[in-house]
Amino acid sequence: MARVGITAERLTRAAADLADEIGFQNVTVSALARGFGVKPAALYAHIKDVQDLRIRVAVLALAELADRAAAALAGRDGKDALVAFANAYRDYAKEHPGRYAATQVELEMVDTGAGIRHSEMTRALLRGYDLPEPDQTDAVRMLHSTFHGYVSLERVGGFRRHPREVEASWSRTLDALDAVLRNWPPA
Amino acid sequence: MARVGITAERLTRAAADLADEIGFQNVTVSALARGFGVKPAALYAHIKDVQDLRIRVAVLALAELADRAAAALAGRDGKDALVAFANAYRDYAKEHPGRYAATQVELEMVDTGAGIRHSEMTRALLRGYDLPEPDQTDAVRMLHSTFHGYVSLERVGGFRRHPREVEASWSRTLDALDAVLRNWPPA
DNA sequence: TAGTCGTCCCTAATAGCATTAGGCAACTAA
DNA sequence: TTAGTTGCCTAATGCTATTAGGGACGACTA
Repeated sequence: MARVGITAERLTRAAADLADEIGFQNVTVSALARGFGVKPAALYAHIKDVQDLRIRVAVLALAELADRAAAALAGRDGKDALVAFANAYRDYAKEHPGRYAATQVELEMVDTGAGIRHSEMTRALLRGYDLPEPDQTDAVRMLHSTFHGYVSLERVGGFRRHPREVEASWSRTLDALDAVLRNWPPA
Repeated sequence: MARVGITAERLTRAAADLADEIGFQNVTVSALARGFGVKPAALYAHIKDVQDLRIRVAVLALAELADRAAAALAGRDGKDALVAFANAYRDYAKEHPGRYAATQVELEMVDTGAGIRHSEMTRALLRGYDLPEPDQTDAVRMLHSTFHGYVSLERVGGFRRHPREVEASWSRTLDALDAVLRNWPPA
C-alpha cells in the first residue's frame, strides 16, 4: 500500500499530541495507527511495544519541560526566577496534560538524563537564595513536590470545593515558598 | 456452581487489596473475578463496570485516609499536628500504593463527600497556626500539594538521583512548612 | 412437604486491544 | 534490469470488557 514514511520520532510526536487530546492512558497503538492510516502491526517496525512508546513520550515531555524551564530562568534569580520557573512548569502541564502525565510513568527506565536535566534546572532556580547543601537538595525536593502536587491536584479537580480562586492560591503558594527559601529553618 | 457470596463491598475491598499488590492500573474485572474463583461476567451483577469499580476503590481509600488523618490529629496542634498528619498521609500512601493511586482518579464523579472530609481534615491541621481566610485556604492547598507531590514523586522514583536520604528531606520539608505557616507572608 | 420465585453464577457471543509471524510489493542500489 | 532491503499488509493468538440469556440453588409460601 501507500508508504507513509513513519519513523519513531514521528510516532512519538503523534503519540504526545494524541495524549494531550484524549489522555495519556488512552494512547493506544491502535489509535496511533489509525491516525497514520495504517494497521497497528505496522508500528511495531518502529517501536518495541506500548511501554516503549510511552517512555519515548515521557522523554520527549521531560525535554520540552526542561527547555521551557531553562528559558524561563534565563536572566532571572531570586523570587523572579522562582515564579518564572513555577509558572513555566504549571503552564506546560496545563497546555499539555497528556505529555505532563507521561512524565509520571515509572522513571526507572527513563534515566537517560532527561530527569537529571530537570533536577539541575530546579537547582539553578535556587540561585539567589544561597542555600548550602544538604538544604539545597531538600529545598529542590520540596519545590518540585509542591509544583507537581499543585498541578496534579488542580488537574484532577482537587481544588474545586472552595470558591477561592485557584490562581490566587497558586500565587500565594509561590509567595510562601519564596518566604521559606529566604528564611530556611536551621536544622 | 458454588455460591461465593459476592457483594459490592467485598469486591471493592478485594479490588483495593489487589491494587496494592499489582498496581491500580492493573486492577481488572478479570483478575478480580479470578481471585473470587468466578467468571468475569458474574461481577457485573454487583458493579456497573470497571469505572464504577475504580471509583468505589477511590472512595474507600479516601475514607481510610481521612480516618488515619483524623486519628493522627487527635489531641495535637501546631507542628505536632502537622507532622503527625503528614506522616499519616505519607505512610498510608506507602503501605497502600494501589489505594493511594486510586484517590487520584478524576474526582469529578467522586464528590460524595469523601474529598470534602479530607479537605476539612487538612483544615483542622491548621489549629494552632491561627491563619485568617483566605490564607487558610491557600495554606491548605499548599500543604496538600506538597504532601501529594512528595509522595507521588517518591513513589515514581523522582528522588533517586541524589544520595541525600529521602527521609531526611521529608523531615526538613516539614520543618520548612511549619516555619512558613508560623510566619505566613502578608499579601 | 411441595411448589414458586428470585438471586447468583454460568455459558456464549461480540468487540477492542497488544503482539507476533510470514507475505508481498515498493523503493534502492548494483 | 535485477537483487535486496524495507514497510506495510493479512492472519492468528490471547487478553480484556461487556451484554444476553440459561440453569440451579436457596428461601419463602401454601
